[in-house]
Amino acid sequence: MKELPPQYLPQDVEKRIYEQWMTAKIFEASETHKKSYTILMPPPNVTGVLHIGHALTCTLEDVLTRWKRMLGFNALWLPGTDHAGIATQMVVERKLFSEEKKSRHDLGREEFLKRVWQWKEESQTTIHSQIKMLGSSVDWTRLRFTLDDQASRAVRECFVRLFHENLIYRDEAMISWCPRCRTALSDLEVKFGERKGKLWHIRYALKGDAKKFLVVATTRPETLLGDTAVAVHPDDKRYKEFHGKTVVLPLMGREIPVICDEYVDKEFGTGALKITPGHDPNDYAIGKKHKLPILTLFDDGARINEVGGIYKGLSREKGRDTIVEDLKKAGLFEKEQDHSSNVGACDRCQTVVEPRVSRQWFVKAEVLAAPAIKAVEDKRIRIVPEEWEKTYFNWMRNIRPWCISRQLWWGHRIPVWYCGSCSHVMSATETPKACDKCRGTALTQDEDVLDTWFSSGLWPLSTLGWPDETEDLKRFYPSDVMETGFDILFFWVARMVMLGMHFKKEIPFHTVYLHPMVRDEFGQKMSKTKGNVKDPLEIIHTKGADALRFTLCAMAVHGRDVLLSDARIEGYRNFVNKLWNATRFVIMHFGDVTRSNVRLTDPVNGWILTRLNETKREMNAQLEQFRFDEAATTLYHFVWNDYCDYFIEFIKRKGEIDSRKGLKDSTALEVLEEILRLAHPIIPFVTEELWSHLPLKSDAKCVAVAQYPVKPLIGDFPEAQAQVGKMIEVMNAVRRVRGENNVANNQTVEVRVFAEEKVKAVFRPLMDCLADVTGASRLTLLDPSEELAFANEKLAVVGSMNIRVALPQGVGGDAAGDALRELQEARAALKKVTELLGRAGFADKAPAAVVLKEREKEQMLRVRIEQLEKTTGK
RNA sequence: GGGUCCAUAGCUCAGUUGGUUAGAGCGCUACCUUGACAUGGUAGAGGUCACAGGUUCGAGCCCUGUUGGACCCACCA
Repeated sequence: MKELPPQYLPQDVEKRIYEQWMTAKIFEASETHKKSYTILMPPPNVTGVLHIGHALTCTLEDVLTRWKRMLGFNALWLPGTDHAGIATQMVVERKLFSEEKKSRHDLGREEFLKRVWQWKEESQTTIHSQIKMLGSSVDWTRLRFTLDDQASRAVRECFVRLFHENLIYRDEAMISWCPRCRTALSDLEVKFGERKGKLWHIRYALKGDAKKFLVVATTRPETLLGDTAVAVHPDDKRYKEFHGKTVVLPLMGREIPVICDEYVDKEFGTGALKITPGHDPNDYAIGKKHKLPILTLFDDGARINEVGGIYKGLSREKGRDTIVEDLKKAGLFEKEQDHSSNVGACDRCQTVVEPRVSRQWFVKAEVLAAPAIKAVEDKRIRIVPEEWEKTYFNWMRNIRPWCISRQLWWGHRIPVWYCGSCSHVMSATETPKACDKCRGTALTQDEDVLDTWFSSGLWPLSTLGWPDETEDLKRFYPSDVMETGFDILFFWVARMVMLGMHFKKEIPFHTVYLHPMVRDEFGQKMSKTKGNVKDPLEIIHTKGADALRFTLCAMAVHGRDVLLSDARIEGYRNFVNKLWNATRFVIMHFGDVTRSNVRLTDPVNGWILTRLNETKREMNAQLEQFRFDEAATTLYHFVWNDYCDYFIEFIKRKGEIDSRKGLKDSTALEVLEEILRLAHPIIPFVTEELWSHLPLKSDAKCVAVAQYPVKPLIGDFPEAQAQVGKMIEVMNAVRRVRGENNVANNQTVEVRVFAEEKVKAVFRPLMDCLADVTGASRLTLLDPSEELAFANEKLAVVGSMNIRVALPQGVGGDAAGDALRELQEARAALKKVTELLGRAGFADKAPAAVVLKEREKEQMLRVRIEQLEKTTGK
């Protein structure tokens, strides 16, 4: 047997172990005779490296996968990456600019895309190695990418079908435009935030009477260049005389009508609203209603175009300043007020978005939403934690058209062609040779690409081979659990449900488990600018992947953020080390035990086996409910408190260890083996390494494919459990007395246990052990009637028995005083219980068990008080 | 404006359907180089469960309100 070092050194172990698993091909979901269990990894973006949130996802999904694999499922955890349209294009553009001072247009579409593919390869390699470092048991043979051939085929198929079902359409509409990314965005990609600004009051003179004007209040004076009306509330008395009149647009001289619309809030600003249908969603609606002209004032980069006359070429910001100045000069400026309002910004680059009318492709999401809502209502899809269902419904029921076209280069090209001769629009999975209508061959493909979430939304289908009816699709669709963060519930989960329901007529997964966000120890969101990011790799390097994984599990509480602190990780690193050393100890003494030999005559054995069974039951139930935190805690307590602190300490006593070794008692070993199995899904590396040193290993070479403990090893032994439970209580009581009186460990005491015969019988088989663990030179079992003679010794009360401890000469204090104090306390407690029991209705309304307990308590207190009165004489 | 969630020990958090003395980790104090482990052991201190009412024999848990926080959704100039 190889000697284990006294400390677990993860660096020496992890890489080797992962390679072992790969060589043994245990991650491949190839055991098709078994029932399958499927998790599709939410594909990380190929924008760079993984962060701690990915580590959480990987850990939780790996725990589930490993657990189910050990339970005998054909477990598939399918890995992949996401091309992440805007995000990746942005990263590469930025890199290109900083390194070569070039824009993507300098390179051209083809060359630029080549660079992005290069970046993707590098980034993907990094990501894969990080996934491995975490110990993820993914099936690498099924690796996928949202822009690979299979995914592209699925995307085109999906688009074409929706197009022909009229669920995808092209329309001119008001959309959010990012002037930096120069693309349209969906509603979800715009994040609103309070921004400080001003409310400018501007005079719009009445046509024909320059002395009369309407004062308009606006937060965006620069858009006045595109105004096509001014609106007032029809009931607003102040503006009655303007109804039906025309005003002159300041600086431009254009004449625009004053219209009445109830949308206008009389209380806000001046009650007069300038209407810019081209650059404000509300104004657009009013403009449509009143059939106003729609002027587009800004170009793709949000610079003022020819509509703005002399202001052409100015940016939005510069335009605003210039226009305010000019208004002041022209005497058309009334005043300005501080005012903050909600402004939308690009989710990716934080640039303020420009609402803009443009021609884009949309999905009729409200049609797709209906079956997706129903699936969750019917609980065919279960969302965990359940609270998120409300959020899901709320969004789904108010869903709006989904803008899917992006004016980018990196992504799935929209499979739509326009005929140069007859303007026919057609959509097809393969590039058409000629126009369906006029047979003309001058076809041009749509320049735009699809929203990255369009392909992600197909992930459950495309990864398994759809649109082909592949074996994998039959076998693994729907998947079991979709494990991801709640921040992409709408972006991703909702879309997968919609598309899955539409194309497969079946749910894409049975359960959605939404994990919490990872924050720093103060609850702050991690961000590079704040400098509080925790790099998972650094943690793995310094403390080991298992410590990180255990921490993430232990903190994955439902409905709260994960607050990650170094102290916590260190604590769990210590736990891993504890397990390591417990194994060392067991191997050191029982390493040559090769046959199962559990002596059930020893209550300590029965006790630990019973506790083990409880632990198994709890952990399986907790994992079933995605309570990773509870499963981790259950394991932690069993290993540290029960197995190490008590079991090993009990058998470590002089004599006992030799006797066990002599008898080749296998209990310690067998319980340890079960511990390694139980722990493996959470801390795979250390358990696999330790497993290889065990002499027994009944059923598998790798713990990764050993059976997960479900059934009792031998059985439950309630009697032994009760015996040892009592012994632990006595032990703790004596230790407390020793501790409180500062009795050194090497000093012995005398312990007397006063109890009824029934209780005494419980202790007889444990006398030696109890004497040892309490540090007693003499341990005696006595009748309660004999206690009076020892009234001057220290007392501890445990359940229905009293324990007296005779301290060594020269230590300890005033036993009589203690007794008096206890008497007073007992009297007070008795009063309370009697009161409770006396209260009318208590016995009728309270459960019988509670009443019984209270009665018992009362009785015990009475007896105790009587004893104390005797000993103290009061 | 609508919605969701949270407030428990110095810190970060558990506490399942109301039921003995409200728990854990870290931190803190004292003692222990005990032959698996000082990344260890033993003991200890520390809580008006945010506040105010209510329901109940009984409330950290249920109800109402207040205060303080977090987040999501929403086009109010």
